Amino acid sequence: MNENPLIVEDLHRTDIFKGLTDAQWVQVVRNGQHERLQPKRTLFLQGDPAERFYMVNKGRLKLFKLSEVGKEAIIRYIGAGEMAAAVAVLKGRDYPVTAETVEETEITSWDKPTFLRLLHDHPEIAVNMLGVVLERLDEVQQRYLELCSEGVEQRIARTLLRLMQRAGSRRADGTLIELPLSRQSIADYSGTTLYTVSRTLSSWEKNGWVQSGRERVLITDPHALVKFAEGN
Amino acid sequence: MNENPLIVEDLHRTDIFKGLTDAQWVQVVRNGQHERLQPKRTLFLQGDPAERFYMVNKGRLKLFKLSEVGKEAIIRYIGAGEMAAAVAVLKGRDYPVTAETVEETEITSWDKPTFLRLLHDHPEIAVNMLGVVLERLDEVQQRYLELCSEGVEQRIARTLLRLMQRAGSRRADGTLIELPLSRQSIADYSGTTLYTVSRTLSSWEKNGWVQSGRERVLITDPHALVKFAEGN
DNA sequence: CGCTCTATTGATAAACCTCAAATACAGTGG
DNA sequence: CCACTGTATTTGAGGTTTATCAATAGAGCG
Repeated sequence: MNENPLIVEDLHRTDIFKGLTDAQWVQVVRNGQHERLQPKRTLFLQGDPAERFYMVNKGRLKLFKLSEVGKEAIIRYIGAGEMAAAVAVLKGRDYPVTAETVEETEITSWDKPTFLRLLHDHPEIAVNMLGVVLERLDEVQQRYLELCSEGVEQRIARTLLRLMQRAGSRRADGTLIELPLSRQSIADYSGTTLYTVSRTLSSWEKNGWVQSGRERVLITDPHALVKFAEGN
Repeated sequence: MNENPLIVEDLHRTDIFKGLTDAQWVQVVRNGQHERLQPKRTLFLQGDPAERFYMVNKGRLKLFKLSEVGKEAIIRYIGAGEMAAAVAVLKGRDYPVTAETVEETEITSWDKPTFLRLLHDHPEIAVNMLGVVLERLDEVQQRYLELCSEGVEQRIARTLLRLMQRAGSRRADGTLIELPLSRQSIADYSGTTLYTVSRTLSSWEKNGWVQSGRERVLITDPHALVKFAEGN
């Protein structure tokens, strides 16, 4: 599986490894380990010692944190070309989040010493990673502000718009979020409960803004949602 | 002011520039611009185009975001050796936060092309910055979780403990947070209102956990606060 | 067709915010 | 040293938002 040329090609377009020559790139991939995972598989668990650095090749991971009392906060969904577990590997910590596949997912991973060596041999990787991490920081800070200052329904609107942007596919009747997306997941992403999400979606369905079903959301009027998210 | 050896020495101990030789370091500092700012001075404003990359040499900056409706969310306080505006400079964006001094503060700053050149000439800076940013990301994610899953009083306790760790100085009667710290600021850091903070501090004062006054908090029983923060 | 997981909806309660008014505190200038 | 002024803080009352609990309905799967 290591020699699969399709994988190499896909990965080469990622932000993290851009700037490497083809030869360097092949070398990097040879050092990694490739795996295909079924949906709902846990990749690593918050609190476990960090063993590997991960990159998604295909599919999608859910990164979330669990509180003491069992409440889940979804940090982000990551897709092809995105990385996970950087802080753990680089700062020698336990994994600060849990990673779980939401669909069939192909990943590449490197063990700690290997990845550190790659980073040392190819300093541009660090610069690339810095850019990615800075953007993530910015996004989390933005969501932190929203959580502080906005009402629940507004946050749910923003959640749907974010997921639409990251995992939406255009249809005749709107944009479908291509993830198995329960009310509970939307709640965990928005900082609320599944009940409130359910009520809100019901109401929006009456307005003709969305159409939703079991683990499925179709956004039929994104413009209305945007207007709502930006304060009615 | 550029040649002030004290400044050079202070900066040399920072995470960001560690690993540079003395000669390289002097070169880096020569490229920067040094300033001393009075309290409550705005350094840059959320939404402004990014002009410079900043590092605190002495004193402290408050980084916060403002919502549409004027609510303030404090992202962090940064002190000596810490940086600000990285995402803006590296990703060519507007400043995503506002930075304001909370006391008399000395800063060093570099304009965009200069800093990018430094980064190119000294790849270890990128690795160092990556480590710093990853830790910040981790912290914001943790606070995001807390905001989702914990009650207000618990979050206020965590806020005081964080500020104590970052800006506390030991006294005979406890640990004083050495910042002009209003109820409003504590609220902006905890994601609540000044009224709730006031009531909470009053109650803790009765318990003998803290002593507080105008823009001033002294923590007399940190252990009790920790126990409370971790769920009563 | 029955089992399990997800979603809906109503009723209730709790947590927390908002508003208002009073009080305390730190400077400042006489 | 004291009155004065502008903030910061305290505290109460009341209201809103949103969580919680309970019960029912629907969807997908074997």
